[in-house]
Amino acid sequence: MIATTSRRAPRRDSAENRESLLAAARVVFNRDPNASLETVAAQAGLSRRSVYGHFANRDDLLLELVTTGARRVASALQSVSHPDPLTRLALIASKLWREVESVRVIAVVAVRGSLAHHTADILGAIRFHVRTAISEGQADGSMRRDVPTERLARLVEETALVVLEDSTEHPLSARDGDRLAMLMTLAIVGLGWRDADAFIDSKPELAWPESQPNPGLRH
Amino acid sequence: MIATTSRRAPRRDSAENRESLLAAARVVFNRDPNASLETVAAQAGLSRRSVYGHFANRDDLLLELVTTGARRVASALQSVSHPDPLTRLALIASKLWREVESVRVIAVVAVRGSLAHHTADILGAIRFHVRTAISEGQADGSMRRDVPTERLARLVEETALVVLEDSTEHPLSARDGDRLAMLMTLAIVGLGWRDADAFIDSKPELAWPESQPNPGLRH
DNA sequence: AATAACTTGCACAGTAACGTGCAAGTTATT
DNA sequence: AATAACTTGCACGTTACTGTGCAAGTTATT
Repeated sequence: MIATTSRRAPRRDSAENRESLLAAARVVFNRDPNASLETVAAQAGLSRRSVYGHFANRDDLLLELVTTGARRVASALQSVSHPDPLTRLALIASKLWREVESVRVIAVVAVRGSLAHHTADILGAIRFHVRTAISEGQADGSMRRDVPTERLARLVEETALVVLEDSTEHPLSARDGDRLAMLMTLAIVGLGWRDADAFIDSKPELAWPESQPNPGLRH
Repeated sequence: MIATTSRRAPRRDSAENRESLLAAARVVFNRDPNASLETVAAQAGLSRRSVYGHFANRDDLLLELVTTGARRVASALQSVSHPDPLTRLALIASKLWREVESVRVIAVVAVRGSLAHHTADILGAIRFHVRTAISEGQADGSMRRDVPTERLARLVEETALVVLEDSTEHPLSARDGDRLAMLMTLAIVGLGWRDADAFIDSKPELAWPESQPNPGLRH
């Protein structure tokens, strides 16, 4: 609780416990989005009762978790910029993967569940970003024109989630996941697979970071 | 209930009511998979109590619904056969769309929810069918080789669901949905969009039925 | 018309959560 | 060391369902 009219400052560990609860929720809800607060509290090493000392209710906790996560993703993706729409879209896909990878399940819930509306608000700018890229790509002929922009944009978004979901059940190295996210995005917007692979390999911006300092990678 | 040791035959309307309940469940659960039995019974024009006269419990009802649906789909898709793996895959996508279109939400639940294992059993043969087509396609060079067969197969399956989900929120004519399902499938397995469109248009098997008897179709 | 086969409404027990009030404890801060 | 700021355990009320027993209906079948 925030003490508004008292003489003494709030205890430091209160804020820490609050963070513990959020961290615990991130872990637990990422395993099972319907887990009870009992489970979350246990993971945080606290009692269920004390959850209510930090959050009004379950929804409030989830809301905060999703909000901060979505903001983090939004600001990360917002920074992507590149003159070529195809590259830009691939960069967005790649960065999305890297940001969300460790919170896949919650991300899916945030976008699909009852907070979808709220999440959509936060991600609104990104959505616009994606739509702009697709629209430009359709205009310059680098992306498919046989599906309307809006629908294509949604399919691109959903496909990103599919890669996330599949990789949850069938793990993938971060690097492979990153590439798969780009490949599937390019596939949906219309590139043939050879073109997509060549495209990614031709753009240094799309290369996996590790390989720069260490070019002689085995396997 | 089935009377095993009685003198008189079961009333005819019992079977009818059972069907009503299944039909109601199909409608209601397709709107909200978590709807209560109260809602289902109301839709069927019966009382909640009488549901238990036909089904042991909620799960039992859902199980029967999903089982018969999955069997229907399985037998429909099983009949698809074509020497060319790409055409075969497109045909499967198309037929899947047509079979599932009106039961999209339940289909998604059946595949993703707690009955996933059970559904997977029924659809096992289809899954194998899809994997075979993809494997052949990869071998003959018509499908992408940069993603392992198993993963590509799952992505194809998931993509089919994405089209179903998107069309639930943003309706599509049956014809457009059918084509979109094929296009997205072909995209995932590696075709560029122009190739995919040309491919579909070049194969009479993949044409929309209506246009055959009535070639002069406006708009 | 008799009656078995169904349906219904109601009451009740069960479940698995959520959210709260309170008294007693613990701990960081001053 | 005093004390406000937290945490805890427990009891309790609430919600929204599922599933059952039973007595009193209604209806298809014979």
